[in-house]
Amino acid sequence: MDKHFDPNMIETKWYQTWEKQGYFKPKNTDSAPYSIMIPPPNVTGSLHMGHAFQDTIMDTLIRYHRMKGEDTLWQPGTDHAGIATQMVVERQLAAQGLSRHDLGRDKFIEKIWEWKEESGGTITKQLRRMGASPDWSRERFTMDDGLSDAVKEVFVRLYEEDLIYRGKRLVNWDPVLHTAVSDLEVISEEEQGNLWHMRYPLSDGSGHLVVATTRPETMLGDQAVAVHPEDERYKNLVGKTITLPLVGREIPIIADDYVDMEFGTGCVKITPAHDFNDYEMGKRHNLPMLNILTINAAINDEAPEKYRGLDRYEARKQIVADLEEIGLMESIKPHTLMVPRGDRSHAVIEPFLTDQWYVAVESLAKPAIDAVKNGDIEFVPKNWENTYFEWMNNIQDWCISRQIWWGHRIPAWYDADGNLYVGRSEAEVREKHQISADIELTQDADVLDTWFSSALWTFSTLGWPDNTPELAKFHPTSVLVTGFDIIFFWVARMIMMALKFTGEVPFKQVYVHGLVRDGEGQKMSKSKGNVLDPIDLIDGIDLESLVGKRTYGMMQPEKAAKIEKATRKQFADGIPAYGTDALRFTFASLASTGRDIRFDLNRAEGYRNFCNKLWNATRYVLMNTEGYDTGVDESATIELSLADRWIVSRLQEVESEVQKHLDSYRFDLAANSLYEFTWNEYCDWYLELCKPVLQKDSSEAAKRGTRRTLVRVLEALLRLMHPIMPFITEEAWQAVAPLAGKDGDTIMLQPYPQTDSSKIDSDAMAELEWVKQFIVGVRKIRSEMDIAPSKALPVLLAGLNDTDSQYLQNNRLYLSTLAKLESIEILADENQAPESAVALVGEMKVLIPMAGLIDKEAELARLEKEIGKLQGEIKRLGGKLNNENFVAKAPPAVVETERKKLADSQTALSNLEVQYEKIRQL
RNA sequence: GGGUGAUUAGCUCAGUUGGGAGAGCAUCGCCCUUACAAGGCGAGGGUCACUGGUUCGAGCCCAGUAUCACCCA
Repeated sequence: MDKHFDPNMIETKWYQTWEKQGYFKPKNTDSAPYSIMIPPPNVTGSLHMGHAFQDTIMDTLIRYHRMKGEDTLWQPGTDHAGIATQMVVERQLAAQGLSRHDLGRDKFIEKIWEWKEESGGTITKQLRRMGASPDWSRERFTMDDGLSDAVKEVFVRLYEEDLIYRGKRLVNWDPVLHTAVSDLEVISEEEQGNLWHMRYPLSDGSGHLVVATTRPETMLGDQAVAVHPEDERYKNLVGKTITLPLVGREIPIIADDYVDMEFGTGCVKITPAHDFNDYEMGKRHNLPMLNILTINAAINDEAPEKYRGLDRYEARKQIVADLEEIGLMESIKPHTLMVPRGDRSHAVIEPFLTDQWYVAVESLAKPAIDAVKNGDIEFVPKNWENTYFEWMNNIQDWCISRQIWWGHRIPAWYDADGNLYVGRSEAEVREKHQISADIELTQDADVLDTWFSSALWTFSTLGWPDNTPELAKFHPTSVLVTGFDIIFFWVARMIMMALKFTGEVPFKQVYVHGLVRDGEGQKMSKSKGNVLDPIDLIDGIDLESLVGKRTYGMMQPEKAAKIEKATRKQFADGIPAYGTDALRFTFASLASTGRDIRFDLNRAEGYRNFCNKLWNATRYVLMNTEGYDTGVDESATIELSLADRWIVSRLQEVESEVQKHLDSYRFDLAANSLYEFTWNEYCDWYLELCKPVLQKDSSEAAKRGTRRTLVRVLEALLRLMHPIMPFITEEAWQAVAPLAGKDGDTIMLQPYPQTDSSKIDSDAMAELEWVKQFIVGVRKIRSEMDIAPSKALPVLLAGLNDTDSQYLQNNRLYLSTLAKLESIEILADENQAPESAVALVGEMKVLIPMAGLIDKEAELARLEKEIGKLQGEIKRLGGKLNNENFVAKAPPAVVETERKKLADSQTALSNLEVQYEKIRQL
């Protein structure tokens, strides 16, 4: 084995073996099912840090439960990401000077399929690099036939129950993509604009009203001016009319208590077809809905001729100029407003009156709320349930139609008279409605929102609407692992749909994790140029390639220079290869309960070092066990050392800790336990304690016992770590397992280690604690007194009780090796001790003669520090115990511990004080 | 405006029935000791945002304040 761990050498090899052997598939046994559906990534996308993080968690869970013997299914797949994918292909066409209309619908969709074939494998390949173990043979895509059938089925059934309807509504219109988008796909952010105050003359010539607006061009569609019914300033004007400037339309002044008297002038222009609030008010007052925009957000033919065809912003300029010219522009004031933009196109969204398809969600929402209330579904961490309830209680009907071409076409047909027929296919529609073949039917041009098909994901992937054995076994799934950002988009909708169509919840738990951000807490995005590619962290990347990647194909090329500079500064040497296991361990260790996960490369480096540590520990164990008797033959006599009994005890404890943390989704704590045990106990103490046994002439039984413990603890530890770090544990396990008497083709399918409490030896743990204290005491003196590590020291002991004597007798070998001692002598009479530095182990004194080694002043300083610490402690404890209330009211056990601590500190203090005095007098 | 979360060492973060303030990284000192210098052995470093309350006892529970972040309107 190499001196340094080289992840690249083992990852591909093991992944291919696992996949080829079919280890990822469910075993179809009678054991309890455990299933997770992957949140389907965009089929043509690539793996980002969020995916990598999420997939690490899912894979850890799956591997853990698989090892626990459950029948596990991790269902992989991708979605078709309607708008995003269509945009990519449209951009490709645009590069050739073509639009999708040049190709026509069928040809364009063909192009998208081609693109899907070309790039669709990227993300699944990357998932494999992460070590993910889903059942690839069951991979699904939302546009597959089966899933498309499920979509049609759901649509038709909802329609037949009047839960899907078609209607002309005001929607969020993306004038660039030419489609409606749902509320959730609109991002509103503060931007600088103006508040235009415009004078609207009263028709009777008796004056004018002033209305304020952030979008002057919408005045072309105004149908009223509204005031608050109790607003004394305008009360008498209600019922009169004004004449709309530039247009000439006479429109009423109405009263509505929606109007905020404080805002602007207290008069609001009402444009029902171009503002959501106005739309509601328009309905209340039966105002006409006049649409004045085209699908490009230019002015349409409903407006005066002068403005027709102008883009909305040109029209704005013109209208403002025209109003100024006729003296009707009262003022223009800078104003910060919320501007809605499409999350894909970043175009300013216009409220726009169109025919759309909706799901009436109210009746679906109720059972979905109840399922969480009554505990059928549990959010982890629990507080996300509030977010869920908040949204579900105020849920709006869901606009599911999109005016794009890529997606599930709405299964609705129209005849020449505009009659609407919904069915699973044209044939079904014809048959059901007795429409003869010579009557032409045209299918609705719209497609469904991608989330519509994603909402069916937990059951459509298992074969629904057919009653498949997989559906019976693996639905409801065990847990959904997802980010909080899609609780509304996806989680809530899945719950509604699964309850409606399977009568079951889609998952029993929802583990909500945080969002991965960069080291500064900034969201990672291409436009910020702070994106890290998980694969680059695995393989490493040189600076030039990284700069190239971050600045290539930018939407805003002007930012490239800045990004390049920042990148060169932050990654002067590029990014080293950390390997998959280290990356996964990093993700696990960052998976605490917070909402932001700052990804710090230093953490990855630390865990890369951890992998190296594990690698070298394994190397050491193998060097000392391969070719030797490791006690595989149970009949051979063995002798277990103190260290053996101790490490076995600690292993049992760690096993339960790790399981507890995995069961409660605290991957950070699980990772911590593993790190701590591996490095600080197994490596730092146990391996060191083994050395004297293996190297000195101990009995064969003792050596056998130690070798056996070495390999068995390591073997169990590898299994314990496997769910988080699959590759290195597999590689090491292959070599270690036979020595530990285990056989099997892969660590993946070995049982997960279970605590055996009969193996916890508390006497051994106490004794080893004594040994450690002894050794650490000597090391501290050595280090603080600047004594060379190579210098063997003589020590003298005084004040031993029976236990100390016993422990000493048992552990001389450990002490002299690990503390590097020349000799250990017990003083019959402490007063005979030469001037020495002292360390305390309980009440026993460990004395290191100063002669020639230790400086008097240095030792005094050291003692002073120790004494100071003890004095502080004694003061604190004394104060507490002198408080009558504490003694009277605190639990007796607590009082007792505090008393004991005080007594121990006092003993230690007086010992040190005596020692200090002695040295001072030298 | 409503809601949620955060505030603990220089940095990133743990701290789970209220009873010793911790880890990793960074810093400092010594050491190439035959698994590992991607290492070993030690050390320093915190008014737990602030104010008040409950309690024998508060980083933790309660109320309020400040700052920041996110979600919704």
